[in-house]
Amino acid sequence: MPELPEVETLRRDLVGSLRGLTILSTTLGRLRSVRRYDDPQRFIDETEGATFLGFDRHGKYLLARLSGERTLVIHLRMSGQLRLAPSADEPVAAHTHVRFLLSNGSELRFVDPRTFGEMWVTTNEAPELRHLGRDALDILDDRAGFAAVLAGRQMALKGALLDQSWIAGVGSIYADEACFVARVRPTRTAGSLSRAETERLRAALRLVLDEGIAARGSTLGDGQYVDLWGRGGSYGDAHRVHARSGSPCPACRATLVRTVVAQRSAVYCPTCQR
DNA sequence: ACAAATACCTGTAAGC
DNA sequence: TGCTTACAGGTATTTG
Repeated sequence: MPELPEVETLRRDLVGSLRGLTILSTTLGRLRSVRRYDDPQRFIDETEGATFLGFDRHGKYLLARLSGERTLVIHLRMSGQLRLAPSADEPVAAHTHVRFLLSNGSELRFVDPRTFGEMWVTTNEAPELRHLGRDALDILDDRAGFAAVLAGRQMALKGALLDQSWIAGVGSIYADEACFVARVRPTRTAGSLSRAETERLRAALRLVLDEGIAARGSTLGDGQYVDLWGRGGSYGDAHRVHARSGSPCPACRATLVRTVVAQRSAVYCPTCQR
C-alpha cells in the first residue's frame, strides 16, 4: 500500500515528467474519486487549463502545485495508482476514474479499484490537511520532537506510529519494519518505551523509510503499488517481517507471529522484540 | 484530550 | 469445481 516511500517515489517521477505541462482536458469516470465536490463539473473547471508547476508531499498526500496559486491534492489511500499513458489512445485500464489529457499528448490517469482514493483542488495552504502532524522525514531528524510524540501515550506503539496527526507518512508496512529493527514489540504502549528504545525506534524508522525510497517503494503480492509507468518497487522483497508471519525471523530464525493491534495486523519476532 | 471502534470498497486467496 | 468467507488497509467520523 502506498505509504511515504511510495508517494515520495511517485512525487519524484512526477517532477521529472509532468512539470511544465498543462492540463488540456479532464475526464471523470467514477465520481467517488472527487467526492468532496457536490458538483463534479467544478473539479473539471478547476483543473482544465492549469499547468503543473511542481510537486510536494506531506505524509501520504501528494500536492500538485498548479498555476493560479492552486494545489491539486491527491491521496491514493489503499489501491490508488497514478499512471502516465504516453498517448490518450492507450487502452484504459479497469477502474480508471480520472484522466488528465496533457499538453504533450500524454495522459495522467488515476486508477483505483477500491475507490478509497480521492483528489480535490484547494489553495496552496491546503487547510484540509491542517490536522496532519509533521512529515516523518522531518520529525525523524528531531530526537526531542520524536520522543514527545510517544511520551505519555497509552495507545499501542503501532497505533501511535500510524496516527497521521502526530507523524505523517508512516503506514503499516514501515511501522512493522521499524519496530523489528528497533527490537520493540508493536503491541507495547507508546509511552512505555525507554529513552534508548525511543532513540532506536527513531533511527530504525528513518532507516526503513530511506531504504524504501531507495528501492522505489514496496510492492506486495497484490501488486497494488506501482509507479507512474506501472513498475513495482523492490522493497517488498527486502521486508524483514511485514506480511511474513509464520516465516523464520531473519535475525534468530524463530517463527514470526501475527497479531492485531490498533485494528491492524502486525507481525513481529517474539524473541528479538521485547 | 485522547483512545477505540466503525464505515467505506473490491480483488484475491483460503477454506469448505 | 464452485461457493463462501476472511483479509488487506488509510482516514474520516462516530462513540466512549
